[in-house]
Amino acid sequence: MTDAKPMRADARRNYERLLTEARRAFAERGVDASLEDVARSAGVGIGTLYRHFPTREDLVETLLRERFDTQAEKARELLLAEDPLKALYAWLVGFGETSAVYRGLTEMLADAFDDPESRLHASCAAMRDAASQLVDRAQAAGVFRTDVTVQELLLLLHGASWAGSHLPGEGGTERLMALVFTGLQTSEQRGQRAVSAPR
Amino acid sequence: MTDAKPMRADARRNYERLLTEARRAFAERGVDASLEDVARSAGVGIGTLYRHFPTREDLVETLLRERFDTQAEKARELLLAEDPLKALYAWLVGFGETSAVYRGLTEMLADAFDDPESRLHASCAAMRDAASQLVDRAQAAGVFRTDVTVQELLLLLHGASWAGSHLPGEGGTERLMALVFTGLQTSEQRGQRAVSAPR
DNA sequence: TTACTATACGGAGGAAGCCTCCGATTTGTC
DNA sequence: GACAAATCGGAGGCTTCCTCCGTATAGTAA
Repeated sequence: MTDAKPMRADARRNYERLLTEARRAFAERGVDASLEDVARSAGVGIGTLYRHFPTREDLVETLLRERFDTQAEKARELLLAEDPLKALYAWLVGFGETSAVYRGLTEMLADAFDDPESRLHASCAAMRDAASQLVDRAQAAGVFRTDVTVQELLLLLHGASWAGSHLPGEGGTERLMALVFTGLQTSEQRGQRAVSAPR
Repeated sequence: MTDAKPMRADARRNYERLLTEARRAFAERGVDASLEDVARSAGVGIGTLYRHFPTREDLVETLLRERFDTQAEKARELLLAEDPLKALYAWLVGFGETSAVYRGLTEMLADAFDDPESRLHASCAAMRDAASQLVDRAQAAGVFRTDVTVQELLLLLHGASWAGSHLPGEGGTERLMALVFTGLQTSEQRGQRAVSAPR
């Protein structure tokens, strides 16, 4: 919890530059972008990059941290929303967007889920825990299939988000996520389209 | 269509060895496995590998070709089955298995779908065409959502297959695929579980 | 068998990326 | 202004990618 000592001025400056360039590189090239390239663009030696971010995942995690925290916060808020089904879906949409920011991220996150050593693992677990209460509530309300675990749900929508990003044109992700989500509602609910109808 | 000249004996031998080792390497390490390593294991120079398979996709495509053909054939057979819904699902299960043989293949296939230049593109297109009639039939029978395109369906189940492979334990893929598929049936059909009930 | 040529082999080599290590530099402080 | 701790940066060892071309070999015809 303690943030240790404050960074030296040059360290802080380089840290920021690296994050900026990494964000750009990952957006353009996906999470497999060259780290040497990131360091170069940031006008910094490769050694400096590795000191600040010992692994690629450290870098990714730092970039996503804010989004992850936002998602966790959002889950807490949505727990107070009146419609459990809409609440869950609203949260999942945000989740899907986060999981699709960088090409290749989906795979990386899924791997992190299984690997407790991964720097991303804690964030993923936090995400799952944040979601679980929303899922529980929807299931308790009888509007969502009860034979689906949180992990399955997240992985599945993650997959739908990934699939959507490979569809030509815009809105593929939202569409496929809605399709899957609708299919996971209990039968009685389906006709009532709690989710904005796809297409 | 013509197979050109027969290969020279040594060429044929190396070709086979390369395929064998590639199959093993891709199974162990995923489609990103080192090609140098494949050549080494096959007891062949790296130049030989590249002559037979100019790109990684050429190699993957050759390995999958048989499965793809099998799937296309299966589609033709299933067109004669009496239950359109079960037929479609049966086909998709096979499709899911194929899309999950090697780690990382899902991404590669999805990219190939968008890229007409890719060696895998033709195979993917053939797959889609093979599936389309099965989908049409199920939709015409009123048991499957009509607002879903073949491409969306394939990509989505591809994603479900991918998601399932990241689930701990066995049977994740079948389970998630069944979950998605069930959700895409028309409401009337859902209660009747045309698909073996997940879990 | 021998000789010849189209075919195929194989690895050197340049480019790039990964990551580590440690001498050189800079910052903050007294 | 001087000193120690913190930080920098890139050389270097390793791996992989892919190309190019001199060398080796299979198949064939005499």
